[in-house]
Formats: sequence, C-alpha cells, structure tokens
Amino acid sequence: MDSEPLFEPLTRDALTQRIARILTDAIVSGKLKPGDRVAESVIARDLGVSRAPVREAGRLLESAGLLVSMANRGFFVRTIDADDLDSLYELRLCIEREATARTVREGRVAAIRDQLLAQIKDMVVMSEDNQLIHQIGVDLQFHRLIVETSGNLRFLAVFDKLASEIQACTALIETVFDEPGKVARNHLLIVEALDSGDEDAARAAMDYHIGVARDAVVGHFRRLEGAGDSIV
Amino acid sequence: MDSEPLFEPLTRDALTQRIARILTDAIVSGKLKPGDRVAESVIARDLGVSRAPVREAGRLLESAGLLVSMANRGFFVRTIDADDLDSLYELRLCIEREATARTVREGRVAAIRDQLLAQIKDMVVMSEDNQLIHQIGVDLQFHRLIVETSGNLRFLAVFDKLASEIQACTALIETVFDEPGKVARNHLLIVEALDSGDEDAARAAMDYHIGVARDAVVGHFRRLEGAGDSIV
DNA sequence: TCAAGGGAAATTGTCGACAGGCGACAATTC
DNA sequence: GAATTGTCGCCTGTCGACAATTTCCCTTGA
Repeated sequence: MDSEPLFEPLTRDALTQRIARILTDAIVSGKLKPGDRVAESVIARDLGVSRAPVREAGRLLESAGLLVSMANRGFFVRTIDADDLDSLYELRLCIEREATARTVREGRVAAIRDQLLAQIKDMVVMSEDNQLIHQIGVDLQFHRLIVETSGNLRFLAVFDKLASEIQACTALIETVFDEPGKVARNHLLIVEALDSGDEDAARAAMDYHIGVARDAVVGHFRRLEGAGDSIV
Repeated sequence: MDSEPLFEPLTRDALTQRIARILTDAIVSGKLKPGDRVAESVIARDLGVSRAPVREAGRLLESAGLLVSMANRGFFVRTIDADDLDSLYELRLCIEREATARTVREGRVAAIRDQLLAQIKDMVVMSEDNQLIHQIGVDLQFHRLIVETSGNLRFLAVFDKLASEIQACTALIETVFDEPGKVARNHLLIVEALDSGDEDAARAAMDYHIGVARDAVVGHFRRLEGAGDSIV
C-alpha cells in the first residue's frame, strides 16, 4: 500500500485553467449571456494577463461547448434553442442508459451505493433551501458517478462535455421544477433499480428519469421561446 | 442544388487548419507513431511558421483525440490500447444505433438511399483494388451520412470526433478484414433494414454491423498486443 | 430618408523573445 | 557502487508588438 503523498502536485498551467474557470462562472451565473461577444483582448486587459492564456481558455471552453468561435471574429457565448437542448438530452440519454447498464453488468453497484445515497440526501436538503444551482451540481455528480463507475472512459468524456452545457443552460432557466425535493427523491428509484442487479431494469429506470428531466427542461425552454422571451 | 465553390475562402485561420491537416496526415500515415513527441517548436521551425498556429493546431488535434498534451512537456501522439478501442466502439455503437433509428423514424431514408448505394459500390471497387485507406474513408462517409440525416447535430459531433480516431487507428492496423469486398457488401444489409421502415430492424442491423467491426478490430488489436508487437 | 462608400477604431492572427519547468547526465556524497 | 544533488540544454508558458481583418460610424449622393 503506497503511503499518501505529503503534498498535492502543484498544478501549473494554472493560468489558463483559472481563466477558463472564471469565464465558465461568468456564463453559468448569467453575467455573460448567450450571444455575447467574448473579446480576448478585453478579457486579457481586465484580468491583467496577455492574450495567449485567454485564447487557450477560449479554446477549452469552445471544446466544452460553452463558446463558439468565428474566424477573425473571436469567441461568442453559445446560443441554445429548444431543439438543440433536446438533441443534447437525447445524446445524454444514449450515454447514461448504456453506462448504467454497464455499471450493473460489471457488478460495481455496491462500491458506490452509499455515496449515491449521500448525494441524494444532499440534494433534498439543498432543494428545500432553494439552492438550485448547488442542487444541480450535486445532481450532475450523482449521474457522473454512475457513468464513471461504468468503466468506459469515453462515456465519461462525453458526459463531462455535456455536463457543463447542461449546467449552464439549466442555470439560465432558473427554476424548472415545481415541487421541492421531488426530483431529488426520484433519484432513489435509480438506486433501487441498480440494487436489483437487473441490467434492463436499471437501464429503464435511467431512461425514465432522464426522459422526465428532458421533458421538463425542453418544455420549459419551448414555452420561453414561444413567449418571445428571447433566451438567445 | 448549390454548386461547389471553385476555391475555399482563404481565411487566415487557414494556417491553423493546414497545420492540423499536415499533422493528421502524418499520424494516419504512420510517419508519427503513437507516443511520439510533437514539439511545437520543432514543427514550427520545419514549417517555417511561428509556434502560435502550431499550438492551435495541437489543441485542435487534442480535442479530436489524436494528440494528448502534458503540462510543460507539450504534445504526444496518443497511444491506444485494445480496451480503449473497445470503449470507442461501444460509444460509437450507442450513437449510431440511435441515429439510425431516428433517421427511419423521421422518414428520411428515401432522401439518401441512392447516395448510400453509390458509396457501397465505391467501397467494393476500392476493396478489390486494395485501397484500404480510401475504403475506410468511404465507409466512414456512409455511416456519417446516416448519422447526419438523423437530424441530431450532437450525434454528428460525437461521430466526427470518433471518426478521426477510428480512421487513425484502423490505418495502423493496416489490414483487418479477410475477404475483399465482403465488408463493403455487408452494408447492403443496413440499407435493406432502412428500407423496411422498421425502426427496430434498422437499429438491430446497425447494431450487428458495428458489433462485427468491433470484434474484428478489437480482436486484431488484442492479438497484436498479445504478440508483444507494441503498437504503443 | 436611406443606401452606398470610405475610413478610423477595435479585434483577431501571427510573430519573435524571454523566463521558467522538465528530463538527462555529470558530480558528489555516503 | 548506489543514491542524491547540481548543471545544462531543450521545450513550453507567457508576453508585448505588428499586420491583417472586421466592425462601426460618418460622410456623401440620390
């Protein structure tokens, strides 16, 4: 058993990472709105760094799907419409469905069961405190843990990419869900299905769960669009 | 029908694109082998450009999965093992399975049927001429067309990312398939299933088709690994 | 009033330079 | 002789500057 190292490896390249984090927060929090221009020179000036690391951070967020870039025009916060969001959930469905089945098939449920339950508990508390943003964060962690445990790193890579987008646009919508705690508790059904050891049951539970979220989020988004309350 | 423009608009960003293309070719052709270091300063010197666009191209290929980067050490050609390849095919399976079903469901088969058949014909010819690389190219185009027609842009984005990896490592393996023309003709089964208009049948056909490819490629890779003939 | 045209300002694409990190090898200590 | 420490060269991370392009506004003309 190798002993715990005394210090964490001190990550350099911190600059790019930190800038990416700052921009992400700005997008998620709504300080930067979809369609807004993100000029590297402006960001660089504000942050007191050169354009190079800002550029890198921009590329990072571009591949994460939060920004889009146009040649000679720079970066813009990605605009999302309901159809796009629907595609996103459809993809998420494909990935998580299989990942869930795989986790069961590989017999890895027991290893994460307690952790999943703890996360559900956290979600319930947060939803009662109206800490929606944090609740969504834990929600994603719950799903991520299952995908990670599946053992297919490609699944996890796609999930992580989608997660930042889901988080960003869910935050935009603010309050999609009606009954506090209900969604959080619905996650219990997934854990039960995982416990059953039945691959198909687990797949179906996740299918249903994401389907509900998809209908809620996309539906809400469509209503906003219909009302002309431009999210773009 | 929009006519093909005579020349691509020569954006300045073309430099990054061209470098990315050059590096991609070098990797696919085997001039750069998995694990090889790709020093931006060296590439920049050879090509007679500054490091900035080389760096951009590197990031591009990193997000395409052809390169990996390590902090302060630069880019390396990605190494792939059989498990990784298996994960890749599993993901591809998820995507294409649903995309195929979606294409049928949306009633878009008729619009692409002729094109698909033409591609199969091309593949047969190429396989008889032992033009494996080009055959794989058309093969991917065939699958891509179906995914594209599904209408879910997210599916297409994931597929495109995987495609470059699949192409790169399939080229490494050189000759996986035994009977020339057999694989090419197997694509006819997919078109038949699409024609049937039965969503489930189409899904199953694609499932089977990719499953066969997966077994062939991953199996071949595993044998190479077992023989100690290091691909890494 | 509005469309077309012509800059000036703003912003990106590219460049060369410099400082610091990392790996390899030599020097040193036990 | 093995392990640790010092040194060197190469490479990346970051920077400021310049060139090319786009955008915006203001003028001009119908």
